[in-house]
Amino acid sequence: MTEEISYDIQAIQEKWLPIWDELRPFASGNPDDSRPKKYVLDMFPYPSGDLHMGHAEAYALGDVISRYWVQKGFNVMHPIGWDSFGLPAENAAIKRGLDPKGWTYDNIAQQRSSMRRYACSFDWDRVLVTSDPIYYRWNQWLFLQFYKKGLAYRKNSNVNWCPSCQTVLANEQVVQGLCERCDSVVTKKALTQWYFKVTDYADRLLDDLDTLEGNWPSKVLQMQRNWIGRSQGADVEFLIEGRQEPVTVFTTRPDTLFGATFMVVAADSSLAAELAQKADSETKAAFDAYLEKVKQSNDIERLATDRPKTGVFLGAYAINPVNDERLPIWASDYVLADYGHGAIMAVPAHDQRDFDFAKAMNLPVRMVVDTGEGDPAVTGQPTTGDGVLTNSGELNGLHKGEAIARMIELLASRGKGKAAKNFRLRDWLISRQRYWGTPIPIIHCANCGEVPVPEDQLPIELPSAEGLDLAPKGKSPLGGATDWLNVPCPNCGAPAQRDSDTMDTFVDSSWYFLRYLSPNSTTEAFPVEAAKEWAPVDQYVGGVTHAILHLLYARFFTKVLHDLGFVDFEEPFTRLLNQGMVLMNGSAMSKSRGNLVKLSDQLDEHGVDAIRLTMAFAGPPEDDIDWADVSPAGSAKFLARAWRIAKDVTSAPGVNVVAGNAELRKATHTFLRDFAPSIESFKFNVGVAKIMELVNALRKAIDGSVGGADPAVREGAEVVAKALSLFAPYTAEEMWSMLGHEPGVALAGLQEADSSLLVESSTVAVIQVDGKLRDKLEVSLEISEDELRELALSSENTKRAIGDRQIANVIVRAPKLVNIATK
RNA sequence: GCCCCCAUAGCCCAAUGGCAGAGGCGGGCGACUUAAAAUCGCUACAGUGUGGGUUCGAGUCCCACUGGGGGCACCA
Repeated sequence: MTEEISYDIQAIQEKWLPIWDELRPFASGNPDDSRPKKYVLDMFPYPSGDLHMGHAEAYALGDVISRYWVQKGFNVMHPIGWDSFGLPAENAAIKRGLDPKGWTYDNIAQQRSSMRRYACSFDWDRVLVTSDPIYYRWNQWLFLQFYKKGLAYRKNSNVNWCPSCQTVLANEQVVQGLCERCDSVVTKKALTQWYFKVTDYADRLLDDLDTLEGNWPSKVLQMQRNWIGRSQGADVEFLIEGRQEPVTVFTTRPDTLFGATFMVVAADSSLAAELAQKADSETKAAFDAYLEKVKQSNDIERLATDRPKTGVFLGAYAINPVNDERLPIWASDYVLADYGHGAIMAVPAHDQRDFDFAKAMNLPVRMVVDTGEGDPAVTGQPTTGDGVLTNSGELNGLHKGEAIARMIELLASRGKGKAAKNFRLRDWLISRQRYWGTPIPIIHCANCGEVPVPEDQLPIELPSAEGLDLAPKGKSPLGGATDWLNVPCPNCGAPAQRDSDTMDTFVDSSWYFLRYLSPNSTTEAFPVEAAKEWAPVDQYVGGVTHAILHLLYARFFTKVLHDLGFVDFEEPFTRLLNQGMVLMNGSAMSKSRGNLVKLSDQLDEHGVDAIRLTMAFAGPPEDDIDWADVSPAGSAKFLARAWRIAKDVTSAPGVNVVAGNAELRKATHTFLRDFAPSIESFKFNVGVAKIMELVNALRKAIDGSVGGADPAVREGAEVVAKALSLFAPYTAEEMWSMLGHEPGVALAGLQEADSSLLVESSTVAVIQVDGKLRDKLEVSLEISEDELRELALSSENTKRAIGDRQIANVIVRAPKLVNIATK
């Protein structure tokens, strides 16, 4: 009496985990390893709790890619770490009354254990945690390199301020005028803050996107281009009556200079304040009142596009450099202080905003480009398109493009202007007034000013949180750690203070992919020689949420490191895959929405493999997965079906497959031909479907006349086990073992298709009449066009379809198709 | 307002310009069973959002529209 064994995924999981721990199939650091190198990287998680469904998708897909290249015979580096500094840790710690450190490291331990259970193919010798001093020490070192190069600097300016988080935000962290983290309305505050000079790299960050075309999602490239936002135009100098220095304005339309009828300066700019200062007391009072109102308005109000134009006349005049006209100077909040020069020439006839302002303030509108749509002064519609210059002196008769070039020449020859470009991108504000981050390695000395901490004194470790008030109050909590704060100046020895701000956590993630090369090194940030071998990252996998911020900053760091001679490449991530989100019933999962699906529950219920398989099979990886639409139970059912195939194989390992059933062998080798391309083009769902197809064929063969003893059945079952190991490592390993092999199906390799098995002797030709299918004919592969044409025209079905119509044309694509077009 | 992406069966999704269906979910029928579950087998269901165009031939290319999603948004 034989006992029927059934598929028990939980037992299989328990069985293989310790064996894999021993086997370490994904270790990449052996110096004798002669396999070609490949670097596959998953975006590292934030340790905010245990892994969730989103992680499960991301790591399932990253694992398919990583395991695929291992199977292909590559030495794949697939490391993992934790992006463990940042506000959420701090806020959670404050809320629970815990040290952010304890909270963070508990979560890391939890996630690490979950990743092991989830069978992520990580190289556990390459692990980093950004809140470890051994890591953030190199943030500080990099900061000092940037500082030496003039790429890290401090300035006082109006910064984005989150009144709830009580910290400054980078432009990139302000979404629709709201704080990215807490959705509070962001306000402005004048503060002295540290910046990285990312604008120095704006051109390269934009232009080099072209080199990623085809390897990054076009959506991400577009978002990056959009964000950098380069505008080409000209800087034009205007003299100001009663002022020594001319004022420069940036314009993309120098061709319309003759149509300028006023000038506008940003209300919150120093120029506006200066001009108001010189004006009569009434004007000054009006300006002060206006400025007060502007300062009180927040980003939400500023961003409203249908907002009426407001402003005050400053009592001053600018002189148009091409016709010496006097242009009244106004202050308004529709001009931004930190873009261009904070001042514009207003051409209401050809700019909607200037037109709206002119209308509101009753200022003149003068058409200088005739677009054929009528005079804006009459129609009330500014015209922004191409046309012929008019009212523009020597530019008259030229088209827009010619006129722009001509005007730039003209201005340049008179020393009144030059071609110029501007970027939407601003410098990266990196200071944060929070505790849980990398301390900025600068000491402020009354005598010496800013003094960089000598490199041999790094790291500047965070003081213990004990006794510090971490609650946000607008000043860094580190300022309260007086023992830590007060140090002698490294230069002169006088009493001095450490900088008490910490770095934006995006600094941590801007170079971590290099740190994996030597995550525990105490002598260097990363090994320059090893970076030449492994980097850049061949395949990066992560969420589209990081399409702008993280990727832009990592690209910036890479270019700086390139210029400093540390790396020999300029782009960090050669290929990028953005996976979608996991939704539930159409929306993002959240506790408050009540649609949270717990990953651990899913794993308990269906098993790791079924969840991983479901993630891969749900659809194209970049699409969102609605968990309500997919069937982890179905995946589990399929895995059991695959498992039973292995159980039903009765031939011995190593049996000669050549004698096996030809039809089944053909199915197996067709699979081998088609599987790899679907994985390499990220069509994981299609790859899984093909495995299902092969399993179906095997089932049919075993239950039918072929039988489980046929060598072709073994061949097919082994191929299934190996292919399935990308998606369902436990089931695959169990199958591999049942098939009589030693553990390590992940390293077994997937053979190439035997093309001799795929040769067809005949094929089915499709006969169409006027594009519609009318007949199918079995024909030889070598059939000539003429033969096939004859066969098609003599077919009864074809004749019937043609009826009494006349044949106009016969298209023959031997041996596959004939299309008969009738009149 | 500007830019980008998407639309195939009840549902999730396949389909080098050449037979609309690979795979799955759900449904129906059958085999096995005393019965059920599990398993195995069979099966129905759309002419590809709408309207034009290019082509011998369009789900696929082009144009417009509708619907959905995303990015940017007073950036001169």
